[in-house]
Amino acid sequence: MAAKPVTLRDIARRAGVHLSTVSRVLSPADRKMVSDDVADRVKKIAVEMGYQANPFGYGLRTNKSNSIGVVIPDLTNPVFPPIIRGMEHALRESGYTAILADSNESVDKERTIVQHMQARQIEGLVLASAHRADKIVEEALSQRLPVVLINRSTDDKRVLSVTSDDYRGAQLAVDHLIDLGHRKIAHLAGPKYLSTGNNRRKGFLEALKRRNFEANKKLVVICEAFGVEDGEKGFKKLMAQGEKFTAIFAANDAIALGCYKAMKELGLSCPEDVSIIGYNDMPLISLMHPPLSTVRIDLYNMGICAARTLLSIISNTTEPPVPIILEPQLKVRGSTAAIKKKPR
Amino acid sequence: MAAKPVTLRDIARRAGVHLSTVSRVLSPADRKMVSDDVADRVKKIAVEMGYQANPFGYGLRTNKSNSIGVVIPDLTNPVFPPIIRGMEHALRESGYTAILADSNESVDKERTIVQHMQARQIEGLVLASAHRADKIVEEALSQRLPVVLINRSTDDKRVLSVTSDDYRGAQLAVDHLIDLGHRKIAHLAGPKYLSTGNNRRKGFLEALKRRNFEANKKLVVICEAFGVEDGEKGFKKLMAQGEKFTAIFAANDAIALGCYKAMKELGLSCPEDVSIIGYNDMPLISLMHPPLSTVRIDLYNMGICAARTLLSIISNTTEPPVPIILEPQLKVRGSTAAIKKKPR
DNA sequence: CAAACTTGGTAAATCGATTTACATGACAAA
DNA sequence: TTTGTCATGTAAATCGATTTACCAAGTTTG
Repeated sequence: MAAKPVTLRDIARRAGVHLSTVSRVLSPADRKMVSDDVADRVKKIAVEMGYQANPFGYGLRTNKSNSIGVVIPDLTNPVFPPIIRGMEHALRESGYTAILADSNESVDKERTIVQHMQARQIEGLVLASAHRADKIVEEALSQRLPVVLINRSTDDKRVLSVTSDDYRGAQLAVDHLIDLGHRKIAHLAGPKYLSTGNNRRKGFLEALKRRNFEANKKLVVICEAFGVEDGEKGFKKLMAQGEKFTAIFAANDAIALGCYKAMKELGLSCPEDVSIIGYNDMPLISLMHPPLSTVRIDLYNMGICAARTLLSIISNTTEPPVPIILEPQLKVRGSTAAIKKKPR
Repeated sequence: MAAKPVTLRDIARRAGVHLSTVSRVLSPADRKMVSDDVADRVKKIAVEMGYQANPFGYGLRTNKSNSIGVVIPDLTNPVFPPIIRGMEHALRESGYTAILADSNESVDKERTIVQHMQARQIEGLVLASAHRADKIVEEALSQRLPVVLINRSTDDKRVLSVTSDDYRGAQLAVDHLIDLGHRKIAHLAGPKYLSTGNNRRKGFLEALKRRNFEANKKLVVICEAFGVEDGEKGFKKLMAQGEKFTAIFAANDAIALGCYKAMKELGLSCPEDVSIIGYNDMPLISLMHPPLSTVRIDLYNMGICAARTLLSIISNTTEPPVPIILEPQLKVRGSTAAIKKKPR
């Protein structure tokens, strides 16, 4: 059954015109070079025959692949799927395709991936894996490969990014905890070399100051990574210090989950003993016990914005795009409660 | 900086040989047509110049894209990311790339996606979205497009698939519940038109029979889909019937989570009032409260197997591959407990 | 010794598209 | 009448690879 694909030549033969005429009819830019009646006839035949341009021929001539690369540091982190969905949605609208890869938080692997993608002639790159100082981003830019960062940004602000307002988000979380009466608030921060980790930590400190509380440095523990086990370790470290606290702002939901796990192990309960608030509002997190209070960011929209930004750099028709900072939103659930007893 | 890419012609010029000689040196099949000393020199130059074959030229001539399509019904379902990772891993080894798309459980969207992928000259298709009677699979096969199904299979057993042994898995779950003393066991089944839903339901019935219990038909409720909300509805329906039960085998983890949600709403607790066991052992599920007992399947490995199977059809060198059925494994956690009081 | 193979390479066709250069006819202006 | 535009097409080059056809030596063989 496998009918062989229709080429421009086939259409030309059937329409009784030259192949290049067909090409013109079908490419919007050159459409006007051909009279309407011929164009209509050709178009009709093309549709009838089910013509679809061969991407190899097209790509060879134009050097356009209509595809972009997307690098995710950990696909099993539920934060990313909604972002990917959003990107896919926006890309599809423009006829672009995403080539997705999971770098497993490894810089080496990421480099390999990006090289491989470039060999595939991607027209741009979306990175959800950027460090604040990122060699790979630099390299890509020096090769004039359009790049958009997502969720995490670099210190070099010339690189376009779509992020949430991490300062603002941290402030929402802290204000919420303070309003509940908490005074000894700890922070399990993400790594300093990631913008998310760094900004939320700074936002945390600033938010305290703004409410005229001073931060207790011992209550800020920096986790090695953004995983559940990192949160677990972080919580235990916090406990081991003996410094009292009644609430925790976790740098992301996974770290918050780690706290849940550690607390269970230590026989503590949330929010009775400690209130916890996370960040991201990832899927299923509301089903945890207790349902996690968190700072929500619109992940799907983040994906859409990133894709659109990248496409706009690639097409280069509109004015140069600007970084996008999405507004986070407080999501109060069951893991944060008004302080009851005196701090442990 | 953007140095323009090296072509065969560039290498040929530098090596003082003809371009086609270079092509031969670089393609393993024709390598032997060239003397060793010339080959070595050419290879060295190719490496020095950082040659990477242009996929458009290659594809145009050979009709090979080195890419396959992967369709997922719902990327935000944590079951899929590990599978995707596994596939990616296996594909990378062979220089293949996955083009991923999320069909959102919509057949129409899936059709569009597959067409789009075919226009991109994919060499094969992995579908995680197959129905037991699946038009799209049929169409693909009639066009001689290699297809491998994952997780779900079709009734047409000529289609290759990588699945878990759903019968066996159901039996593991049921045996576990029976061993805990449960006699009134309900099943929240998945849709009949999906192999997973159907086989697990049949496995459930058979497992009961094997232990000489007869199934109470009212205790088998078929959910509309595999989502959390479907499980929630299913549980409520079960309760509304008034028929007593002390345990539930949920057709997947999401449905089990739906039960958690409904039970919380109704003021019931697990496992005290009802034991629940799920299926899949998806990421994070062990962190739920209580940690969900479930039937574990090796998702990562499933991805690897699917990719390898597809590649082997595509290369067509080895003997034709066979369907793979992975052995599931019982994972006992906190959501199942020995029966205590008399059934409600 | 000449015919027939091997060996190791070159030349050119090909894949399917875009795009530059050119040809033709119609019509207007000089 | 001649020249110049304009409108519409055609012809051919090109992108980067693979692959078929061929060629020139050198080696074997009848």
